[in-house]
Amino acid sequence: MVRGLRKKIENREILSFDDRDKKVVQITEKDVNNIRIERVWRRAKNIIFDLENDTALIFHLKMTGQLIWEKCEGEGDFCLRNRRGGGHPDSAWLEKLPNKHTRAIFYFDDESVLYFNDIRRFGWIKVIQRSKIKDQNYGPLFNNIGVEPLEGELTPEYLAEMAERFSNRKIKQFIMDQSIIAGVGNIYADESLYVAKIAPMRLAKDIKNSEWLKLIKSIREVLEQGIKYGGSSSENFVDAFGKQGEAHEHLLVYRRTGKKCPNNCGGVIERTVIGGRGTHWCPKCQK
DNA sequence: CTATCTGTTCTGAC
DNA sequence: TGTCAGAACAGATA
Repeated sequence: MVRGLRKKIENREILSFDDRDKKVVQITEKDVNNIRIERVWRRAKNIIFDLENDTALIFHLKMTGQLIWEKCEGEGDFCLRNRRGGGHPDSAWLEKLPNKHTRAIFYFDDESVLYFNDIRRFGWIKVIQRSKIKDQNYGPLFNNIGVEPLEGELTPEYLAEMAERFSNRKIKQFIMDQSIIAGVGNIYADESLYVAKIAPMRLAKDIKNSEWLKLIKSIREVLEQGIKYGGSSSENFVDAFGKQGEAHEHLLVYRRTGKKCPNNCGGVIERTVIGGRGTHWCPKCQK
């Protein structure tokens, strides 16, 4: 999402802004009007727009948030072809915006528009002082966020050490803890444990060094896959005018309860609950 | 109709 | 300090 948005809105000036939900939208017009976006980036699941002054906008999409950018260019007001963005994959991508779940709208100086939609209203937009997030751990706002999985900081040694500290944790809860690894959510936790052939209810402290190595590789693999099919495919998703064909088509175990294990091990995908979250796995090949 | 689920994370009680 | 249930909220599905 960030990679796609960056190309479209970096260096654009925000001309005006609509607030459609005071709970979700915790910024005002004067935080954004007539201010240029300098940089679009991400830390864990926070999306950050650095503005040209000393502030930044922080977005969190939680479960059902979406950021959809569009530019109509003379196509009238029903212009689905030129959309970018990401988040919750529902029919809003194929429909006219704004809709009833649109919580904020940004209007840019090139006549493009950015919609922040969120069905459940868990998501939010805040403004902060940039100087507070510049330093080491990106400041107090992000001070409890762990290592980025796609960077070198994620090592078997680091994970083994953390696993000692949280000795009661199951491996699935462990890799989903944002203060340990940043950005692995419920889907990619199930997927990466499946690829690494590790049962989700195992205790983190019992994971062996060779398994940590495999798990790190698997986490990176499923995230890259998600970026490939989910991140950039919101464009395809819209262009195709069909509802299918996104990252979820490539999932191996998530929400595939009762289906044959794609490994052809003869096992059947089971669902259980770990840490309050639905967990999908193959009891035959995940040990 | 009821019950259960959800691409998340914070809080307060123990 | 670590763990756990519950909460915030709206809708889809069985």
